[in-house]
Amino acid sequence: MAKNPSLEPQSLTKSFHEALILAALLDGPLHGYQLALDIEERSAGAFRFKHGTLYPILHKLEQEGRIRGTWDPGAGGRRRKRYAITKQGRRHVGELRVAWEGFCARFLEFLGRADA
Amino acid sequence: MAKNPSLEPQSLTKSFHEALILAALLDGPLHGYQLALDIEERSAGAFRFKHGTLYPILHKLEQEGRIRGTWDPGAGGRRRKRYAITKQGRRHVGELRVAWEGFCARFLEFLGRADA
DNA sequence: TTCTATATATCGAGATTCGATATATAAGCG
DNA sequence: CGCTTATATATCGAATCTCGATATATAGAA
Repeated sequence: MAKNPSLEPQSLTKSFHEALILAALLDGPLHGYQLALDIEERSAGAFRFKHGTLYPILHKLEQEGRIRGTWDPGAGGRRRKRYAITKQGRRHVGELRVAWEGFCARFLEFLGRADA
Repeated sequence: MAKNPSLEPQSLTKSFHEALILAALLDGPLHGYQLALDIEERSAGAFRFKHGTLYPILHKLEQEGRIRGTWDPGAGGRRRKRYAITKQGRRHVGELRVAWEGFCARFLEFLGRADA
């Protein structure tokens, strides 16, 4: 019943990371390593993922049903896991965007009015 | 030489909390308890401080010279510590605002273009 | 063959948030 | 006066999270 989705302070970074991953996957499936490169490139280097951070989050998102991972039957070769966003993940990233839009607007207003 | 101040992901919440406190003090000194009420009121309840979070941050900001705390010689009564923002703190909150403006713009754009 | 890039995974140190707890005074109320 | 609530500050510990380091393994380039 959360009519006005809000960000919990304690999880700002976590929510930021999740939104980044889910948003990147909206354009189509990617595997982890590629996803990190993609996010870095699309943000012109502003947003970067350490892989020690990335993989655990990927696993958690998969557990929660927001993404679905399938191992590439890649020519008997190097194993790669392809992650696709689920319907539930799509809904979630929409909620995250609304929450972040609200947060940013309110926070910047709070910071701005002080010396305006 | 950070020409383009950026937010470290690991400290999004920390930076958020610091900015909130420093911005609130730009209007004049407050003591801790009042500060928490003030921030909650000014943000219409959107931003709230748990005092288990507030006081340690206040101490750290004081150590770093961003705020100055002086004990109220309050009529022999209940001890209250009055916090005032320093020149360094003023500079810092300015930097934080620039960093957050950049972060919000880039992040919302990243989230937005996906389904646009 | 040797080195680098691709690709995934996990551990542990360090940091951070926050609920709980403690202490103490002021104020309101019957 | 005694009781309760609000004001006011402080710290501890559990739980969580990030990230550097480390491990493993293959593909491709030099």
